[in-house]
Amino acid sequence: MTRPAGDDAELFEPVEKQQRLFETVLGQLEKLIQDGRLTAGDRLPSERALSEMLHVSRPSVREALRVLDAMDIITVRTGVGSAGGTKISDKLGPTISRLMRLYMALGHFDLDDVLKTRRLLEEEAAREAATERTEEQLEGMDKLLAEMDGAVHDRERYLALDGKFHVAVALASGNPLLAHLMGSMRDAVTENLVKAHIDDQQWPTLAANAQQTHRSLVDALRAGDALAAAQYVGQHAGFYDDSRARA
Amino acid sequence: MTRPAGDDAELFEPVEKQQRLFETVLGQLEKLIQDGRLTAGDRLPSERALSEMLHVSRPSVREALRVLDAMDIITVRTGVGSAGGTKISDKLGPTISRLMRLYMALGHFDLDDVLKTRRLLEEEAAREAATERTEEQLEGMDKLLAEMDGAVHDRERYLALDGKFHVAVALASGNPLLAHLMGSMRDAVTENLVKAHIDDQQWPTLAANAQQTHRSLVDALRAGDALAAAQYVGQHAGFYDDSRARA
DNA sequence: AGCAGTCAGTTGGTCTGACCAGATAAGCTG
DNA sequence: CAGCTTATCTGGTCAGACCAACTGACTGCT
Repeated sequence: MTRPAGDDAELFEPVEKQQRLFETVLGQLEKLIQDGRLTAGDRLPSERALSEMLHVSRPSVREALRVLDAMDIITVRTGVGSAGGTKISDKLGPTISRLMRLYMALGHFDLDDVLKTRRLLEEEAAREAATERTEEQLEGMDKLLAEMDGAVHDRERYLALDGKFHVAVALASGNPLLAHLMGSMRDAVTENLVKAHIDDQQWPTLAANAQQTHRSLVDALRAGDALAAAQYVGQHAGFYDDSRARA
Repeated sequence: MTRPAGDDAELFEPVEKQQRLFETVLGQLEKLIQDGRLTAGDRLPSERALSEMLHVSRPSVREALRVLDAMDIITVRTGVGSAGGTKISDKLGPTISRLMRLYMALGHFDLDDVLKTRRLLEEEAAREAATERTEEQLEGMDKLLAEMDGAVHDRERYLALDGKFHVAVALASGNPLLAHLMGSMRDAVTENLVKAHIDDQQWPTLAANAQQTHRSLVDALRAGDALAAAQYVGQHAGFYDDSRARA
């Protein structure tokens, strides 16, 4: 291509691609995980052993581990034996939620985008859940709702349970990714919304209304009515949106 | 509540909440970002200065910075002056895509979940784009398609452009979050799919078909036909799914 | 005056070696 | 054999040093 400089303004991009040592270490670890040679529960060699094997210093190893640690890919504990050392984690963590919050703060995404996207995910999850949910899951939701009934007076506690309930619904879709993304966005915006824009006066009423919608939602799921389920979720989400708009 | 141990098996959870020094540092930095006291482009104090201000050693500061670095929250460069030092990044990075890949490898999500969720996001983005897209964005898509026409023989290059095209469509929705999530999932699975399960024999045909669908999609967007746009996206996604099923 | 070359100073990148704290397992002692 | 002690392993943290990248001011030449 002899074509001269185009319109893209991206013909030249800064080179700066010198790989730092910790990045190399991190890359090796990530590759081992992606290739399945390190799976959930496996124990990693000690930092000292790794630094010897890789011919880098312990701080370089530590910086790589720190990154995986922060992403909830590994769990790190002092001490020897079965409990100590560094292991591949077998649980999801709040990384995505943290990322969302920071990205929002940095202006990459705005609140409306997150709300809309969460709603999309949550409605889809509800639709799927209407056909995929198990009896146990429905019972779990009932129990959560009962617990929430007794917590309408305690806002913090109610909100925590509310989050759990919605995640439970999303998990009933059989798609953990959908549930996790939805939950992450929910976490990322909850404090911005309810905690900030609803005063204690209107809270009891709103909580009561929410409980009613929650019950209708579970009913729809039990009946296998995907359309109604999605509708209740949308209505519920609208409640939060309105509370924000009113502020 | 005097209720005895319930069915939750989560009544007691491991405490292990001793905060490490780097976590404290990280927490402070995250708080500054979330509170908007550090915004895109701002320069952070040097590692040495930070370690002095916070009364922790430089390695502790570095570990905290490393985490933000890995999340593409900050960019780090050696040297002094306007280009050097540590700054809050003003661009999104591939963090979510990396996370997706690792979470998939660890069994938290499976390929089907990611494909389904990506499709959901992409269809919604297309729907929105049908009404929100600008003329410039449509022209950008046209240009990308033309470039792709000339790259059907070069699989790597075509796939890169293909990714760009789909992200461009999603961005036209006006919801950057939707676009970013979609792109991240796309990146996370592309190599698993196309690169692994399509041989060079069938490639040219598939690429030609894809181009046709791409053009129909842009036509639908130009016409403002949200339904058709979503349909073409779904059809396109199905093409990848099928290629996997056939393997 | 203008310019090129040089050098000092700052920043992150990396290493070494050390010590602490948590946690287990081996070993000693009564 | 029970129970305490100790060795030893783990990560957590630190201090201090040197290198490499980079800028900006200084210097000296033209």
